[in-house]
Amino acid sequence: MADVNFSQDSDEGQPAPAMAIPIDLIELLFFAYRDFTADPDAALAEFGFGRAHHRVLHFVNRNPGLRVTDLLAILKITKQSLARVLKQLVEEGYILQEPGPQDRRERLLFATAKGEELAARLTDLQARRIRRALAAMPPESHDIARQFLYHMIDPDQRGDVARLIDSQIPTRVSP
Amino acid sequence: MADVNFSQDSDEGQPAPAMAIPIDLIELLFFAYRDFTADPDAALAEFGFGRAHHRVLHFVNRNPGLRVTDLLAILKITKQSLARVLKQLVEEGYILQEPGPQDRRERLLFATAKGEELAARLTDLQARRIRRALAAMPPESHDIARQFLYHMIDPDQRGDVARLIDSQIPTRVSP
DNA sequence: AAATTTACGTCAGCCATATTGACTTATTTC
DNA sequence: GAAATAAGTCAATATGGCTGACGTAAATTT
Repeated sequence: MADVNFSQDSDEGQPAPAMAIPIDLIELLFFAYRDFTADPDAALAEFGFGRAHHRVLHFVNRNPGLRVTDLLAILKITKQSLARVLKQLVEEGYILQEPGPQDRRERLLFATAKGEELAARLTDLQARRIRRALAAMPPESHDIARQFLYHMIDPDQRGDVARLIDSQIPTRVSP
Repeated sequence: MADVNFSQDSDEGQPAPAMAIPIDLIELLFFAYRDFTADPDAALAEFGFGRAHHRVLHFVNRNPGLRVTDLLAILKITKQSLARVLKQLVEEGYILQEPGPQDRRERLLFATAKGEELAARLTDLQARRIRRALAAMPPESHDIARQFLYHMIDPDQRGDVARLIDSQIPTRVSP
């Protein structure tokens, strides 16, 4: 990765442009996400897992050594909600926990080989869909799509997300 | 609307391009959608409604006279799941049902003034976010973002979605 | 005219994912 | 030693999905 290159990171304080209501994008975002999640959902069902498991496994796999706190900040769910799903992934051998070497209160999370394999399979499903979409469009589209989605994120969250996607370990998400 | 102009509608049968795994877009889609839904979710909580109510109200408001069957095809949920939220929206005066003039088995759905008002408020929240994102980008971005999201949709669903977004009433979604 | 199909609604029960609030343990920091 | 932090846990609850079965009215087909 490392070429994330998000331009124009501050778009606050600009006068609201006179622009028609982008109903098309509102609705397309719904439909795109509906179908984007459908493929992995179907695959996960074979394992008795759901979308919540996918999200946890994905981010742990992408960011080995992630802490529980970081995961909570990424997913924006409560500790109790995460607990059940994470416990299942650990019990079934998809994720490993080990105490932090500096701070032994921490339980760093790692995907096992089995976890990596499942994560790769799910990522592949979503990657195929994205590649197919980009293949039907001009070459600069990847970059514009990336910028658009990036700017859809809450301004105060963008830094964390950019750092996460740039994905050097260890990943710490600011509190 | 009416200028939807989705180019290159068939992207099947092309050789899979040798493209790196677009992890950035996979993750950005998650974060963008996470924050995109957060604003309306917060507003809906005041009314005791959830995301499911939002979706129903949105599409009924945008497509007056929508049938229950159409809504099921759009949302891809079961009749029983829809029933609960729809019933609440009707009981609390956000949506009206009336029998179809041609086919009296149908119960056509309409947003009431109260429903229109809430839908407009929620749409505004999402529109603001999208406008802010587009404002930080080159002018052709709207079109590219639209095309990207459109091509993320299942190929066999795109026709229905294009028709829906073009939004002439009455809207019939193919079975 | 009868049979079938369609549109819609509903009952009952279940599951997954999320919530709040309270409390515990281990460890680090002040 | 006290306070803060990281993580885990118990209990109760809400929401939004699901399956399966069944009923009713109206339209369509035979």
